[in-house]
Amino acid sequence: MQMETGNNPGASLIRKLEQRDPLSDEEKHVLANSVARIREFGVDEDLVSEGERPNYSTLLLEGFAARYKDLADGRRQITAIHVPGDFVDLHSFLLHRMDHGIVALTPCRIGAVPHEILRHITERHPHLTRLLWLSTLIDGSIHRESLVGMGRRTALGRMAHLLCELFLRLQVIGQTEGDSFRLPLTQAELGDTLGLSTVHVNRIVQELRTAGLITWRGQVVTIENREGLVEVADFDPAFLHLENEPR
Amino acid sequence: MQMETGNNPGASLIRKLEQRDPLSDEEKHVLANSVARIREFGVDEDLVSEGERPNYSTLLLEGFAARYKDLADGRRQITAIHVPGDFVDLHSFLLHRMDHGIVALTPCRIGAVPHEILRHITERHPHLTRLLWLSTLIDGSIHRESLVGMGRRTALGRMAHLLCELFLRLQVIGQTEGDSFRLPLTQAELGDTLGLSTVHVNRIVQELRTAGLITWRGQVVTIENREGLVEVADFDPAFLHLENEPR
DNA sequence: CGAGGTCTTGAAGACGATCAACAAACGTGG
DNA sequence: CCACGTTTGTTGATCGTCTTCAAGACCTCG
Repeated sequence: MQMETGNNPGASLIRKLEQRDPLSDEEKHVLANSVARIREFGVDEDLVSEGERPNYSTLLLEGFAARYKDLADGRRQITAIHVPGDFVDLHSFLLHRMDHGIVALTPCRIGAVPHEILRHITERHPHLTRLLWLSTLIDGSIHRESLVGMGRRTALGRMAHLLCELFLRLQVIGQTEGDSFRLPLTQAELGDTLGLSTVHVNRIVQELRTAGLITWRGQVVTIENREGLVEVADFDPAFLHLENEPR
Repeated sequence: MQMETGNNPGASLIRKLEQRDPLSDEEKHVLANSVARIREFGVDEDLVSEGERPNYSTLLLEGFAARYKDLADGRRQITAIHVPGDFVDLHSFLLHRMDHGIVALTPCRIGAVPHEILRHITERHPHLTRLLWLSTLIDGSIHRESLVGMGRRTALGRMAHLLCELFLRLQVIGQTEGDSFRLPLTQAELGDTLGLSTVHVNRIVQELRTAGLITWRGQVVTIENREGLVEVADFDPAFLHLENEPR
């Protein structure tokens, strides 16, 4: 279940943006040339650390990454899971200081896009600017949906919701196979994402399994009963804003 | 504890943006002229409803408003509380379809900024565009901090954190008086915000009171022990990105 | 002055955390 | 290729935070 991200480092981002609104050849060209440098990170390495003021933004080309905040007592909360094509810290372009870290959940390949180039895009390419802005707005929309889950859904609903969401997001970038996808997160990481203990994540996963909603072997999750999972999750994909429309 | 928002409808937004980066006279002029129409809403009215596709964005001029999502079973989750100067659905400019509603928590006065004008700004005023983008990024940053609270903080910590956050945000727009501010939310609304039951909100508020951290008479909250509250909240204002820097 | 909304209090129960221990899987070096 | 150590997954028991249900006090505003 490996996919070709294409030779062009910007390919996955272009694909993701074009899902929402077609790009002109010129815009594609600008994006394709925006990656100044490719870097690789190993598991548990920070792509960017809290407190940094990077002068480039990080485009995730391959692998899974997570935004997280550490608490005073050593626990942590993952606030977002990122997949290839996600511009994981585009916000540092304007926010400057990272108020959270971004860690590699699997080995990651990233493209560094200098803020200078992003600034140039905002000066010269308004439509492309709107699409990059859009991509941060979708991040925000996902945050809001997570907030609903954390505040009002049970552990079971939250887990089911996350699986539905990741399935769709991975489908967009061609990283699903039928009803299956690779989910290389440990149960501890899922707990940090959903605000649950590792033990409880384990029990919830088993509940989803015995309910016949999913199978989960190794790192491969298969959705066995889509409708059932959607119902448990109370899942509505509207928050992903997958529609293709002029922006 | 009333404040003058100035005669200019864009004044509170200009003030909020200038907090982060100075605006040119031309930019201020553009913003001041961006409000096409002023509207008033009563308590519990939707400024914007889920499912709508507004052709303008809503700038909150006066009053408190909340973004919320309703669940299938009738409960709701408030994902953000908004105060004057907040561009409450700037994201609808690019997201188009509202995937959540925005409700007036108090009587509200709003300015409607046509998407057409926002588009014009993105075409002609790159720096102003970046500042508007920034304002949505700060929304996202606040969402992430809320996520940390919902996932990992106790009810007491969450409540304390919310009070610290609102104090600072209200201070920026001149709506605090010493250590006091008006907080016109019911305990039920606070519960919907923090993911708690009304009953528990009540108990937590009393705990903060008896600990001598705050007083809360009528709708006026006074922080009696700033350090203590910050400690209980584990509060770090970095996520508000209040620094003034070139963007 | 009355009525509905808001706040407050008590009691019982549920969901998920914590603690502890063990099993299984993985990866690394010999 | 196997041995071993470490990480990840699994299970059980107990505990605590927060929910739910219920009822009464307060208060605000027509």
